[in-house]
Amino acid sequence: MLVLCKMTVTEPRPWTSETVAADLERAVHEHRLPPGTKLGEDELAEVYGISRTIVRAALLALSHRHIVELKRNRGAFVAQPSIRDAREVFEARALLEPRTAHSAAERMTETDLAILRSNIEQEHIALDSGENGRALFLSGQFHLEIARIADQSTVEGFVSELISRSSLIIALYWRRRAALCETQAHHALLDAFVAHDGALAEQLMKSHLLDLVASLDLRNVSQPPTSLREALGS
Amino acid sequence: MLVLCKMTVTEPRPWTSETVAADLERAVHEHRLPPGTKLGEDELAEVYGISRTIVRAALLALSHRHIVELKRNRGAFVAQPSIRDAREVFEARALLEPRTAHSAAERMTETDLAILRSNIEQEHIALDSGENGRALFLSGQFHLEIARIADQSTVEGFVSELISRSSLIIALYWRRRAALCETQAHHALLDAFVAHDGALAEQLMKSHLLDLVASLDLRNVSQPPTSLREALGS
DNA sequence: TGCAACATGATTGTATACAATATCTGGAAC
DNA sequence: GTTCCAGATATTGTATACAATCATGTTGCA
Repeated sequence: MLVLCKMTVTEPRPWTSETVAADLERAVHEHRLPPGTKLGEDELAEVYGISRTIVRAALLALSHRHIVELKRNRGAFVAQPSIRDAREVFEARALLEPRTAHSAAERMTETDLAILRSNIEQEHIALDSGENGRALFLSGQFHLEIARIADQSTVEGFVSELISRSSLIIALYWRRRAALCETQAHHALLDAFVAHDGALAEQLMKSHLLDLVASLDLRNVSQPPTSLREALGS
Repeated sequence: MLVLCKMTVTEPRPWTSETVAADLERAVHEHRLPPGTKLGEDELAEVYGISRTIVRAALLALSHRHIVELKRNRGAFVAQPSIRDAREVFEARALLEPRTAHSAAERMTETDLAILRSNIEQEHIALDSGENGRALFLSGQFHLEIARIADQSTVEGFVSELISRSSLIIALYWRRRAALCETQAHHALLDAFVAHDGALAEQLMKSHLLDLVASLDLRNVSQPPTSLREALGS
């Protein structure tokens, strides 16, 4: 049985259900764990060097965020959002994020702007070096950072879940195989933030989300789930 | 040790973490379990006739919905939303529910209308017989039903959590001790639904939520938590 | 009497053992 | 060759045992 994946597991650090869940969620977000991947409890327990108890708690948490799907007596699998799910997720984002961007623009500080700039820069670097998974993750972090700056932790939690689910949706339904050309949209948003122009930021975010949905192919049926072995095997 | 509470536990039915969580959430929603109540694992395990394993899974699920707060090595407590939390929850509802009501009005069928009418009627009955907790629960169900009718399960999940948290907020910060005079608002919404008037429903929902916030006293400090025993005993 | 240190008890955190269920393999019958 | 069934194997579901941590109450000392 091969090593699962190149997670951030290095030395035996004190894993908790929260850190394990965060680690798995990041792996999903970066497309290192594709939709449909079986997440065996024993396998994960061995990878992290802990007992199944913690693993189960982590998987339970991820299932509540619709990142993994638990099938009774069958196990945990990385979720495979349906086309309907995909539409719902982006409709929910359209309800939350534009107004969040509006608030964020008004509350934006220099520190916040520096964080966003750094994020965009790192995303560029990742794209240039072909680390598409990392670029996608950073793109999500950009949106999440905006929710954080808006200083509404409740909405931030929802947006966080929606962003992770979006990553799964992109894995399944992304049409353009080329580079993620979202960086322009993020640049435009950044300009609006610099100007503290809430209305503009709101409008830009709305357009940005519409563009994202437009770049998906929500007519096809999903591709068959890849097996853990062939996806990660070397 | 006396019988814990008059929950829906009658015969030894096969409790799962989901049903236990739902049972507890309902008890919280109906104010049978006030904010701050300690939810001991052994105690709950004995009440439901199961082991702590299931109880822990249920408490974990509820903590993800911010219904209970887990304090490490201290135990689980019914959450006590801060004033800031209260504002955030209703701001999030203001983002989601008006548009949801709009969609619901357009999709509303006769069956849906019947369900909503029945809900209002039952709420009246509960109020008349002094079952305030049950009335509050039904009031929340009215809002949840609207999200369901809008046919957006993702948003419905968010709204469901927000409604439960609202119940906690009401328990802590409700100003008017008299009857919950929300039934007028619900009646008005129903009329808009009958007319399939999405714009009106959206506006009514917005006002309704504003009224709710206005009926809260978000300056006070919270009341001291009551014990599990005295709250539910007999 | 007041306070602090300590011992005791209770509760949660984690691991593991066992039971229940599903999946897989192999063979026999058609 | 295909299909169906049965045993074997693997994985998840649940309970329980033990360890770690916290709350409590007592005792000793100032």
